[in-house]
Formats: sequence, structure tokens, C-alpha cells
Amino acid sequence: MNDSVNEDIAGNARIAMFDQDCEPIDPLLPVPRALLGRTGFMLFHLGAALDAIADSRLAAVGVDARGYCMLAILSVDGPGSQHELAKLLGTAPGVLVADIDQLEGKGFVERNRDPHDRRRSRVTLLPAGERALAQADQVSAEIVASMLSGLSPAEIEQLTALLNRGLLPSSG
Amino acid sequence: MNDSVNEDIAGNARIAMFDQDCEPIDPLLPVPRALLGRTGFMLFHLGAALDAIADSRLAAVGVDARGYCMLAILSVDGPGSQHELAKLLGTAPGVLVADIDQLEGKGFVERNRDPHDRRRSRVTLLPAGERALAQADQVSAEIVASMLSGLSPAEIEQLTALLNRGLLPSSG
DNA sequence: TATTGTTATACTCTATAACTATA
DNA sequence: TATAGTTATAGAGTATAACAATA
Repeated sequence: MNDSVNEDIAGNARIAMFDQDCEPIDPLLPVPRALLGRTGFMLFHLGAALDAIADSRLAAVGVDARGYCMLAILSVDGPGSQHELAKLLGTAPGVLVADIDQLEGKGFVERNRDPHDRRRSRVTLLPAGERALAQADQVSAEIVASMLSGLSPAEIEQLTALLNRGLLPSSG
Repeated sequence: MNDSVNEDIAGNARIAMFDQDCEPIDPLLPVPRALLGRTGFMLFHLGAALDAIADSRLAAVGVDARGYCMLAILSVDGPGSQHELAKLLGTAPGVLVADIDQLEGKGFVERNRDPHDRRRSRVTLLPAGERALAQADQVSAEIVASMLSGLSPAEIEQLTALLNRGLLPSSG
């Protein structure tokens, strides 16, 4: 009843961490005010939110977050070995085995032995995988737009351009 | 020896996932070209990189990534209960117990029973914690600058402003 | 009965280390 | 001997469920 306890021990204004007028990104993760002005904190928070949200939102497409990343990498870099994929994803090669099994089971990719080096297994993107990638790109864009709902489409493009430039240092 | 194997099965140009001229963020995580243009992918990658890097870089300050976040939240929102902290961090309350123990052991925060509700434990930022927070902010900014080394300081400010605006939708 | 802090248990995820085959 | 893929094991991290104190 008494929700007017607005003072605490020292007589300070009582903390009201949730008296914020900022909407949560998702039911999942509230947005701490403390991240304002803290670029690293914001990036960390957005990455964690994506990690928490992406799998369930991408389920309709038939991939999880890492599967989406793999399709994107295969689309841009062309067919590659599982070790190359693992390095680009920053994970141990063993992690990808089951994931690629799944992608292969859905007809998104295929594995072929490299005749030049029969140890290697070339992973190739298939047409169904390209379609899934296009859908996943759209879902991803929707998630970003909902996470950054304060930005107009033009501003999101601006953000994308900034991140692109930041991640590609030696383009000169 | 023969590193000129530039054709594969189908005679396609052999994939050269690592023939990229982009520097890795860190020894830890290489940067896939596929994230260019994919905002969600870039944010996910940056968040994962921060997660992988932050703990070791912040060790000199005496906190880990979550400890840094807690200090920042306490600094902005004032003293709060552990449940409030847990909600803002998006984790289970039990996770914070050991973390706050550590912060308290270093003199960064203190716990006090709330006399109005003796179940609650008010966590308060101490002066040493404020100093640690300032140092952690600097370390965090350095990490961001190294991850986004293609951006000038002015552009990083621009990025920060964009993220701020995006995360605060209902400011009108 | 509901809630706060705490502890203990179970589960998920992934890195590490074998193992097989190819080189 | 070294490397690609695979599998099995172990460890880190965390959510879930109990527990004690207080409301």
C-alpha cells in the first residue's frame, strides 16, 4: 500500500531505478540508464540483448544466431572449410560440427570433400540457404530497429555506416 | 609449399577468407567481412568481443565486466537493492552475491540493511568505487577505440550519440 | 503468504583433449 | 609429424529451485 516510501536511511531521495521513462528493449532486458554516454557499455548491452533475443526470433527462419552468421560468411566469402569458419566465428572447430549438421539437414548448405586435400570438407551455401539468409537478414534488421527504436531508418543507416568504417581500419 | 592452390573443385576462385586486409580487433576475434552492412551482426560481434576482452583488460582496475556495470549503475541510479541490480543487469539475483562480495572486499561498495525493510540489503557506491569506475570508464573507452580503430574521436562521439538516442525512445 | 538475500543443484554451453583419416 | 574433421570429457557460467529471515 504505502508506495510513497521515497526516502531511505540517510534521508536521500530513494533510489528509483525503475522510475525511468525508457521502454525496455524487450521483455528480456531492461535498459539501465547508466549505459548512456558509455559506448562500451551500450555495445555490450546490445550484443547481450541480441544474444538473448536472436535465437528465438530466428527460429521461424530455421537457424539460430550462429547459423545465421555462418550463412552470411559463406555468402560473402564463398565456400570454405570448417576450420576457416571456426576462426572467423571465434569458436572451436568442434562446436560447428553439430551446427553444420543442422544446416545441412535443412538443405541450407552442403559438405563436399575437397579432392585436392581429402581431409578438408568444403561447406557450400545452397539456394535454400540464400533464401534463409535473406529472411534472417530481415529478422535481424527488425530486431535492431526494435532495440534502437529511437532512431529513424536514416539514422540506423548512419549507424551502420559508422560501424562499417570503424571495423575496417586499413582501407587506404 | 604450394600455396598457390587458388582453384577448387569447380574451378572457382579458391576461397580466401583470410586474404582480407582488415586487421583483427584483437588476437581474440577476427573480423568476418560478412558483418559489413549487417548492423545486427556487427553489434553482436562487438558485444562478443567486449565480453571476451573486457575481463582481462579490466583486471588491473580490480573489477570484471559485470562489476564495472554494477558500479556504473550504482553511480547513476544511487544505492539500490540486489534485486534491482539483478533486474537492470538481466541476471538472476543469486549471480550477484559473489560479485558484490568481491566489490565489498575491495572497498568499492558497502552493504547496509535497510531499516525500513530489514530484508533488503542496500548496496552503496563508496569513494574507492567511484575511482575504480572512472578508471574502468577509461579502459572501456580504450577498448572501444581499438575495436573501432577506423573511427576518429569525433566519429566515436557521433556513434555514442546515435546509440544514446536509439536506446532512449520516449524522450519527447 | 510474499519477498529479500543466500545457498545448492542442475543444466547449458564450450574449450580441451583424444581419435581417425589424410597429408 | 602435422592437420581436418569428429567425438567425448571436463570445466565455466548461470538459471532454477530450495532455504532462512523478514514483511
